[in-house]
Amino acid sequence: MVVLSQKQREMQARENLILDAAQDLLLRSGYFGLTMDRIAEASDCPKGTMYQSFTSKEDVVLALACRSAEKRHALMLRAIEFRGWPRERVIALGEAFALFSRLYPDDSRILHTATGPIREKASRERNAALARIEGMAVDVLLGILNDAIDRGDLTLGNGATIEEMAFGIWALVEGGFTVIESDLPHSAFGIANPFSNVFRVFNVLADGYGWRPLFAELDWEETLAQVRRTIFPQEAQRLYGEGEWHGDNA
Amino acid sequence: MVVLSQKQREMQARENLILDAAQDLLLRSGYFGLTMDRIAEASDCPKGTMYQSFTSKEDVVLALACRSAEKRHALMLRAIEFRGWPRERVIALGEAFALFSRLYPDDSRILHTATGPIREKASRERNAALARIEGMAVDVLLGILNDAIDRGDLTLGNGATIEEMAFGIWALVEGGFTVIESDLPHSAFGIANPFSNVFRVFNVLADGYGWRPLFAELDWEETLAQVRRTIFPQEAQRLYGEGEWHGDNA
DNA sequence: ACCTGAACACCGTTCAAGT
DNA sequence: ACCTGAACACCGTTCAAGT
Repeated sequence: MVVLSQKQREMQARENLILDAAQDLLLRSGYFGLTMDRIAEASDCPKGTMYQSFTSKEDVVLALACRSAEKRHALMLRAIEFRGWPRERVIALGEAFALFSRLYPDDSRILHTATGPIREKASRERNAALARIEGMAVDVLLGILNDAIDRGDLTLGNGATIEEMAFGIWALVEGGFTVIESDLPHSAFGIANPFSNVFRVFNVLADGYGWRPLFAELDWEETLAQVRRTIFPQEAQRLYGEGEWHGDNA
Repeated sequence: MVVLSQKQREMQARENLILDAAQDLLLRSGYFGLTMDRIAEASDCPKGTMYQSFTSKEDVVLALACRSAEKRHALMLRAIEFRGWPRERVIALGEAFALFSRLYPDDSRILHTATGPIREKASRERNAALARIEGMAVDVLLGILNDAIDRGDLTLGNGATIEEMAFGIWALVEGGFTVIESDLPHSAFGIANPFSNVFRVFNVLADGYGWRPLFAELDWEETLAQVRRTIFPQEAQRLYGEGEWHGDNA
């Protein structure tokens, strides 16, 4: 545990107040309705003082993204605690993403907002902090893949590497959820439930790599139900209600 | 061909001058260095007059994205002219993306810039225009998949649909190139050549769907070389030089 | 009726004055 | 030495004056 001085703790507390106010304003009135003046007023923090914690307005937004990314990461860390085949644990990881996206749409939106030119303007340190969290997420995935290799579930042939697989899975999930979020060509695909699509495509990909147990060798809907029951009981309850867990979402 | 009045043509010509100036400024000094004043000065267009063509600064940036997306789409349309198996034509499509990304890094950067909150502020019409271009790209992909079904190369089982496949491929490519562009976790994956990774993962996925000819049934590096030779001779020459086409990139 | 650039409103950031 | 909010600089957008 890192020991913080009285002053540092006060500063951190104020940072959180600022971020809370900023998040509220951002979600309520959009990025262009968010102003430093309004943040200052809503958080009762003097304008000038905000610049002791944040280098710019964009830095505040990226700090919000860090909080949201950490929230998502916490769900991921819970997900990989699932007891089962490594391939099942990847499914649990995907469910963490899906739950995050649907249970915390505000945080999803913030993550989506903190893209594009905004990053140019935020401080190098803040960008590094966000990159670190995303890097940890990749490490989690690499960990499961290594586990699958060690247990003999997965055998790499044809020059394939776990980095390639991690890249592919990451791209699929990231790209899939981007499409879902932006819902730009979302309708173009004529897809009813995009979440179950990521689930399905992942399974095809995993089968393509010969990752045991194959799709045909296990009841993956049951895996999903177990993940929801044992790892995310409250979240799943809140999202899907009672007894509606089957064949509905992924 | 749509007939335009003298005035409309003049207006379109001026719009292009504005966009040229804006693109130059955007690439030179970044999004936050781009100002309406500077665009006006560089394009010799009065400030007030710019607002006859564009509703806001963000609208200008999204218009730039439209031009870049059309440029990419033109490459895609050339790619699908490749004579061969549908699966080979998807490879050609991927090569179009890779060429675009590497041959026109400026346009790639613009497409990447036109994300996030910017879209909120741009006009509904401009957003629709960009969505239309992206939708056309999805249609191209769906066309190839339908072709594969018709020819019997691809048989959908287990409740799979071509929409699901298109979604998956799109997510993979979009997500993959986003990772490449943002190069945020790019290093986290420890990947030397991310382009060939998208190529490889696509092949695993296509194999997973049982899409003939399978990866083992054809020399796909040769397909890639043929695509470069017959469809993109000049572009490939410029990018890879003479005789460096093999096993290098995808 | 159309064009335009001077004026306006707004907002991010700073720093001189205050404690 | 630290804090702060008034002042500044800047920039997107508009509209009154001009043609």
